[in-house]
Amino acid sequence: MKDPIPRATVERLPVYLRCLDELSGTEWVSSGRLAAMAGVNPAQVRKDLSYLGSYGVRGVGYDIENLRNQVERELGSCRVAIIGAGNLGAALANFDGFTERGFAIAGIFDLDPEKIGTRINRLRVEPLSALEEAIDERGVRIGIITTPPEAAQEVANRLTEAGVRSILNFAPTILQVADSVDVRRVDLSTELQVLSFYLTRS
Amino acid sequence: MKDPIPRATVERLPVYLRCLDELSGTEWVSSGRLAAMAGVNPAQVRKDLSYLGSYGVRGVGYDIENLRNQVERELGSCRVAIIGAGNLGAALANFDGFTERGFAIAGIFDLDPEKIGTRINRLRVEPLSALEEAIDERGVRIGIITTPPEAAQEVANRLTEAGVRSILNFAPTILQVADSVDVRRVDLSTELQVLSFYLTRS
DNA sequence: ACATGTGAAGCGCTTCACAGCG
DNA sequence: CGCTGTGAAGCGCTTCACATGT
Repeated sequence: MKDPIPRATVERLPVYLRCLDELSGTEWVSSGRLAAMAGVNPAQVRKDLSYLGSYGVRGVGYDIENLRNQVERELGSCRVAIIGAGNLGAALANFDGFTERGFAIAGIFDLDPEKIGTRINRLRVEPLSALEEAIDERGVRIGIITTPPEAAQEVANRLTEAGVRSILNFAPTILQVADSVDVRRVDLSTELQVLSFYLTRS
Repeated sequence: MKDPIPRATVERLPVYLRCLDELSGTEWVSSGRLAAMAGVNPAQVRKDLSYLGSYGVRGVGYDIENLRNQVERELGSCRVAIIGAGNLGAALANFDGFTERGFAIAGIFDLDPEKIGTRINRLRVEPLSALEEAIDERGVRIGIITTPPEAAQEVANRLTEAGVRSILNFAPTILQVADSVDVRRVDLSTELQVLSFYLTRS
């Protein structure tokens, strides 16, 4: 299959990667096992993995090491900048999961003079005015917005202007960006509200 | 329409609520306007809102105040507990968005003796051993896990045992729970990986 | 005139069922 | 015999197009 990988599949690949993390000691895994861990249908797993090419062995399953490499290669990785050195920005900068997945945090930026110069996980907090230069010089390709909501749109504009095409937005606001920019929103209270909805009717 | 509201619609309702937040000063909003803000199709907005009953006025649009009340009532709200008082737990406890949406943080818990007793946004960090009693006495219905990945499954077990049926999991691990428990996962590096995937092919 | 509400068509994803292969 | 790979069926969501209401 050399056709484009469905969006839904792309969103499951990181989940499979997490499951593979927890399968140390074994060499092979079947679609059934992986499906049980990820909470999906076995046929789904097989179809998803078939988009990467055919790496399974019939009658046996998938070579874990090989599979991990394939999935990681497909997802790729790159340099990111965090804008907003508040609680959430600090949490992200301290989060080892990024480095484990091959992402490098190229810088963390803030407006607050009291925060500038302090260190978070070996990174020095830099002034927001240094953002554009850093993006350019360090090859940043993804911006992570963890500012208060009032500042988020302005930061998104600056990121776009500086050539960043992918934004992960944690600020509780809806960003307006050009079509060429890919924004993923993580709204902490959105997730809570969806849980809450299903709570009242089951 | 009194049929069950589609899952996809439920996940968009919080988005519409965010958009309504930004429409102060006006009294009416059309499906077209709301759609542009939320980044979806106008027909989608109308169909979504029609599941709440018919609150639009033909030729005019939707009464913003009325619409907000309807959506909020549909989504509901309740008491939550945060388990893990690290960077991310603190960020969530400090996040005003929860209170704005009617969620009350009933407690924040940790194992670390150095953290227990400290204050985060007026909440005293409590020992993990007090979790079950607090859930029971304070009527906690949703648990938010912000522990390291190794501790997450154990915490999920204790939450389930204590009667919690909804879990928001920020720990980078896949939880195994009974079918009766609703888990939503927010994996920070998952989101980055999806962005990264589309970066390499467009 | 203008915007909602909705049957019906369109589209993509999920699941089934089984052929294919080790 | 067991598990993968995949065409085809099934299913739910999105979008269209227009009737409906003010």
